[in-house]
Amino acid sequence: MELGLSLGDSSKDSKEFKFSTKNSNSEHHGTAMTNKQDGLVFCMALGLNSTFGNQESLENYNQDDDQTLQGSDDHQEKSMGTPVQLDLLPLAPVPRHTGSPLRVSGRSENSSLRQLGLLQPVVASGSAEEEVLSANDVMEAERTSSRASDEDENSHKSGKKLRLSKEQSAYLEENFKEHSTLNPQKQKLALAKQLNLRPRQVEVWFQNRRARTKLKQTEVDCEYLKRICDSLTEENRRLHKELQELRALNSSNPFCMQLPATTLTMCPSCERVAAAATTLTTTPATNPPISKTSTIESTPKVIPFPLFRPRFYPFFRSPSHYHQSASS
DNA sequence: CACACCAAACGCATTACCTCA
DNA sequence: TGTGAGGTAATGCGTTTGGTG
Repeated sequence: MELGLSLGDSSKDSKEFKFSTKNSNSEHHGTAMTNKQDGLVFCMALGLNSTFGNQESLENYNQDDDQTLQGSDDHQEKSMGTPVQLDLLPLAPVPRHTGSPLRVSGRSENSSLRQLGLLQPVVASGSAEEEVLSANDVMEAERTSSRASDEDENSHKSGKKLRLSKEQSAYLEENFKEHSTLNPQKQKLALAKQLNLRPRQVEVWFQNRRARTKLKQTEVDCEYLKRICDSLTEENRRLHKELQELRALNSSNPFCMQLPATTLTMCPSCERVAAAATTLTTTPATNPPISKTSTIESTPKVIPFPLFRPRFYPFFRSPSHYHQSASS
């Protein structure tokens, strides 16, 4: 199974890697894609009876992306145990930091006042810039802000919206690649200073950027789930057909279902010995694989789809083939 | 140590404006 | 030239988190 997904403009700076790894027990195919422009890493693997935690899969990433992957260690670890991983990661999140600031004017305080109707909503001029700064930073930021907004001021006052220049956006994007969250105050102030923006604008830009990332991720997830759903529907249809086959076989030749388990062979498609055929006829898709040395479990667990997905699917033969050959 | 309070930062929904087909 | 769609800066509000008394 191979999925093709695209995110953004694949013609620019984005890389797509298809990977296929094998070991003695399993085989994995998948796609890993990076988009350096967006600072996003999109990893996806569809395991055939395996998990994506497999390092081999990751090794096909370009070295350049190492940092990216390292940055998302947490996320990967979380996904290790799951058969399907679908990541769109804006690099390492910075833990929240609360400084010990000199408070200039608190946002929530103003919000409260606004709620109480004691303060007019902040106009877009940013006059009520709420930041927490060192004394020097405050002055510097204000100088910068006033400089920055000299020409913007009029447009803000007239209700016009500031459009960030390409250079400003690109620089913010660069920083977003490194950290999707602002290192409070320092980074925000530095960026604001360098870009001639108000700190609040930098903060808002990062918030909106995170929101866009999340939205894209959601879209990708939806697309992927849709495909999984289609695949499951198809699988379900196939299994129903098999079930009918087996029932027909069972009714026409009940003898073959009564053989001792020791004489039966393993069905490679579903990894159940033919002795389990009686169970198979009732719940073919939900029984867990039975190890070659284990006994048949009395209470089968339901295994999530990709874990239970039969191996060697493309070479699948009807279980009846194996069940019949077991009797010969 | 538990608790309440506060400030900062964040997420999310929404609005408002701009650009472009 | 008018218009609708899409993008995005900005706002408002609720929640979370960490510091402090």
